[in-house]
Amino acid sequence: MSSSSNNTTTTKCNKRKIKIKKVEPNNKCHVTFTKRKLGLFNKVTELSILCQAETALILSSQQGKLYTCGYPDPDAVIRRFLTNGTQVQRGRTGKRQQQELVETLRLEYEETHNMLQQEKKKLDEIKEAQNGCLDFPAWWNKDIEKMGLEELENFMASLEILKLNLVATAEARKFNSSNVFKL
Amino acid sequence: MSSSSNNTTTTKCNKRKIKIKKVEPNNKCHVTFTKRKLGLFNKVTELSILCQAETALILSSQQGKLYTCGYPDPDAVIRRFLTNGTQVQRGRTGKRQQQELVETLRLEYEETHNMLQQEKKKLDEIKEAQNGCLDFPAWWNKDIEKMGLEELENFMASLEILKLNLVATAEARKFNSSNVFKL
DNA sequence: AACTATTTATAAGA
DNA sequence: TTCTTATAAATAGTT
Repeated sequence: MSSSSNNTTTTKCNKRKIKIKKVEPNNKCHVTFTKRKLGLFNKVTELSILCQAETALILSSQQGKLYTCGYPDPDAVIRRFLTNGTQVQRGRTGKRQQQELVETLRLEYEETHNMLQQEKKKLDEIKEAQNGCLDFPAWWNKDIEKMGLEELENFMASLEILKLNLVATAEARKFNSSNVFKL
Repeated sequence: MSSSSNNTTTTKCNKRKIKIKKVEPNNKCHVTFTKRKLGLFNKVTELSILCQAETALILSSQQGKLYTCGYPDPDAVIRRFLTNGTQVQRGRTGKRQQQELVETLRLEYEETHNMLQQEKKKLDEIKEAQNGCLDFPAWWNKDIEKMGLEELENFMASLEILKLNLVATAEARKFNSSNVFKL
């Protein structure tokens, strides 16, 4: 391991080791790659066997590491591909497909962005509703419908206490005391 | 359409046409191949873009017809595979720019997606806090501190009405009526 | 690595 | 072939 200037600085001699994580931001991506690679390998092999097709799949990871699979013989398929490469039907490879792909990505991004805006809006609304306590939030109406009787009674008892506390708080404003009721 | 001896026999002149199906036993397999081929192409491309991996997939159908796909350049991956890890040659202009574009989009999308997840999480937390009405959400404590006296009194009046409504709701459970108080 | 809630793929039928 | 749909499989997020 050559300690580069990345983030793992072992440095000098007996300094404390301040290095635990390596590629954390990238880790998620790597996990995804691993999972999907396995999934793809399975699918490719399934197709071979189900349809008597010959297959070859080559993957190069972000780090440039090569993985391959295929059935029954990926090398044979690759050789055939190299031999009569002109007659090959290409899927999703040409510029046109790539453009479509880019467009898809773009749309996805846009959609996600819009959803993000909506979520933020909702969040703000809720926060606002909580601040403006005088306008009672509509939620309790619905929640009450769902409560059982016992639950309701408990809730009402809690409310009673809440009210008492409110009174106490109001009084405290005047007398600067702090008598607070608890369950 | 050359009427071969396969199974479509138009035959003579005015005989009834007794031919509808073509390659039924094999057809299913072919349909499967077609569907799965498309599915694989999509998955392969997805993996490429999601994980910045380079991919190449070659399929040879039962009939020996070749199909290939990959991103951004299957041939390059195959070349690398053949030379077992030497540097990939990729001098084509334009592709590089497009790759950068895709990369930018991908990063943006990812970032936005992450933010979206965070917002959703926050929202869920708040909603959850609202559902658990029996555990009084901590927010009102703080909000009460900020209220003016008059505000507090209004709030308490509101609470009184809320309580009445709760009672009414509870009663309604027993008598199926719906008397609800309003401000 | 294991779990699960969701999303996605796909086989069968129209 | 394309569309639909019920079911099966993949997988993202989480633990």
